[in-house]
Amino acid sequence: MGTSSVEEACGEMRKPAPVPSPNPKSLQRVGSGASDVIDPEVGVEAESRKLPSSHYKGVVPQPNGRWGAQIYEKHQRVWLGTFNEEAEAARAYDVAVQRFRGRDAITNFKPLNDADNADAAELSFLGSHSKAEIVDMLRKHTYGDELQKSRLSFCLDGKKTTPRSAPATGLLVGAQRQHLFDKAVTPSDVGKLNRLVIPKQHAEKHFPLQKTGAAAGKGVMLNFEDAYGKVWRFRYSYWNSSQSYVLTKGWSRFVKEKGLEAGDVITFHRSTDPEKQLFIDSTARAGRGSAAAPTQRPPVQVVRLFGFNIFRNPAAAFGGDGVDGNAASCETGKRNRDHMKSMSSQRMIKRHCNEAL
DNA sequence: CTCTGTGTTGAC
DNA sequence: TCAACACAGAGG
Repeated sequence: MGTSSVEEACGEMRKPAPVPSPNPKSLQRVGSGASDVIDPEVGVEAESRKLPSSHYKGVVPQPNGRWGAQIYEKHQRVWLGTFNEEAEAARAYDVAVQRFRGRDAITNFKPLNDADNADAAELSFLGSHSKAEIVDMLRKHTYGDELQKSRLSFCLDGKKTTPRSAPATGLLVGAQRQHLFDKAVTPSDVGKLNRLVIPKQHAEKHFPLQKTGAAAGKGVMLNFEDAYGKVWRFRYSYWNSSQSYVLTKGWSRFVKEKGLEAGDVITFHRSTDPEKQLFIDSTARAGRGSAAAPTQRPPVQVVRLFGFNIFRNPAAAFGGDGVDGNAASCETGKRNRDHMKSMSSQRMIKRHCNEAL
């Protein structure tokens, strides 16, 4: 167990992501109607009705404390949905803006970089879906799941056709994940104990932790990336009192943000590349219509590639004009609630999948 | 009833 | 293009 995978896995996390600051832009208080001031000191809506403005681009406050995301195109607003977390809305905007305006678009967080395997895969994913489809996924909070599914497809396909054919240029095959194990959370896992018990069998197999030594009692901090690319940091340790392996610090936040309930399933993965990055995803228990933890069908076996391969994917794929054809369902002018389903998935990939084959 | 997200305005 | 604000009306 030496050189535990744990150590390696948490040695560093790529995707430090959050680089919010960029748009200080000073919280301006302009706009129509109402005109008054908020105390810049406290920056709070001093119990009055002034909504707190967001520091993120494309994010607007909602009366109930939630956050809306929107992007403009052709003089019209395209609503990207509402979110509990401000940063979540900001990420939705980032996804949209990169799909709508290409990779040079200004984002709230770290933009997708095709030099990064995972990002390249996501860029390809974006490029293979219409704007309307991406918007739909964002609004329904299924973007992360769809992206994950596309990666899974790629992963399986990759195995079939032998994993070679890539290392050469150092691209490709970075998004492959190895499934470690699942756990259906118990009431106590999502309760006030603020901890997730990792079944000993899995803990010792995948997250070996030396019970003796410095890091013994305090455990270690592990970084996990969720389907949306958000990095979660948890303390992982062994509780002698209950002789259990647990994720403690950071866990309650995950439970809250994902809206986890007893019965929901947590899935752990690890990338197969040398980085051995860890991933964590949640799946709502069947029969639950949570918005926070979108459902993801377990019985997905059909390995259907979207019709594109994930290799290098230079810009050009999408970037403003040319592509799209989403018009139909994206206008915000009228009641566009019913439809949004008849999106002819025009795949226009093709052109950027060769070179490696 | 709650609350999304559209209508609309004015600043940039 | 963009966010601020008001509030129709969609959805539970």
